Amino acid sequence: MTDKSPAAGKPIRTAITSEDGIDFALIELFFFAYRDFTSDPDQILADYGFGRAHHRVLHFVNRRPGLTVAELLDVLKITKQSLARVLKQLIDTDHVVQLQGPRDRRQRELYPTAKGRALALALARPQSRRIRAALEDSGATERTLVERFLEAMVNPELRAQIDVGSAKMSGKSHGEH
Amino acid sequence: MTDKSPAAGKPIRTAITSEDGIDFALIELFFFAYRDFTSDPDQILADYGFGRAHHRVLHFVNRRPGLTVAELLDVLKITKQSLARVLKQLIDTDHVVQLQGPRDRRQRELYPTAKGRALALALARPQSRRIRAALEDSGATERTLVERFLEAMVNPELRAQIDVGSAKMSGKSHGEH
DNA sequence: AAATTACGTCAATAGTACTGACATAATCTC
DNA sequence: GAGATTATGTCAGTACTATTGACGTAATTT
Repeated sequence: MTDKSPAAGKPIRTAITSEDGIDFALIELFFFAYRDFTSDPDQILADYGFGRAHHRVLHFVNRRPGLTVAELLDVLKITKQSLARVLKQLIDTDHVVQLQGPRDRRQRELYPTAKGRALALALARPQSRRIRAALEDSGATERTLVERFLEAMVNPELRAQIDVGSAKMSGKSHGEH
Repeated sequence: MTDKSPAAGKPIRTAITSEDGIDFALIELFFFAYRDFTSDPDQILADYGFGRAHHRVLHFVNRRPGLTVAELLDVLKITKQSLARVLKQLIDTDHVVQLQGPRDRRQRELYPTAKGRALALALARPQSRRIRAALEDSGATERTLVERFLEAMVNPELRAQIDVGSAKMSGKSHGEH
């Protein structure tokens, strides 16, 4: 099982480089950066028996209170079944509450409770700290450039979902879609 | 099941903002950006019956040919058992070969085959394209700043694993750890 | 000779995701 | 009002990635 099996190809001993103009350095950095970025909240979540999926739901429910289930599914790009368990747990533990939609009574508007708001903040705090430190360490306080870069990394069709202004979630979230 | 259950907290109707100086905009952008960044290779991988784990292994085996299993585990920060299945599949499908370590015959040096190299390139191509486009779209071709920012996002202890120079993987990888 | 190391493997479990199907209530359309 | 559609919830089954713990084997080190 060690050496090559009969039909195995020959080993390539040279490292892949920036041949074909492929930016391996940034690809790798993005991987490492995201891994560590998510590791901070992961540790806190473990204390609650929650995972990353809970974090994401909690985040968006706090960012856009009154979100409907359908809107949340659209933002997260997951299926109803994937959301179900996670959302149920957040409701059962009193982090999120559902209210019947005022216009359409079939809809369930999702709101954080004080408990849910507190947890969302606790999860975001180390992430924000890491971002701030990284912005400072990377020389200029060029927040704008980093923001524009990350935004440009997102699929164009999906940029609409993003609230870049960091606090303009009127109309767009529980508006008529 | 709709409205509030007995002990449920009251809904908070205001969106979480940049209170406490938390950078929600960048937190969200990082999430969206990484999601779309990984979606490109995910589609290709599906054709092979592979997942993201296969991609990561393939990537690092191509970036540092001759990596041992232990080194790979250290870079990926996963357990031996998680790696086992994925690595076995890559070997069985002739994307990766194992050679007995020359100095230490217990070690298994991992090398890509031509097939494995080709797949690694195919997976990296759309990611690199997305990065290049994002750099261009974000105004200046400030690759350096983005690179420094991402690097600063990584835990300091782990920055050693990263080859920022994009092609200086001598000594560092299969050296004495 | 004994301890340690590198690797492989088995068993059991968890978290997140998927597809497909079906049920209910509310709204919209004709 | 009847029928279609929509929003949500739920059930069953599956897949992928990850975990911990235990054990075995071969090679190296002490």
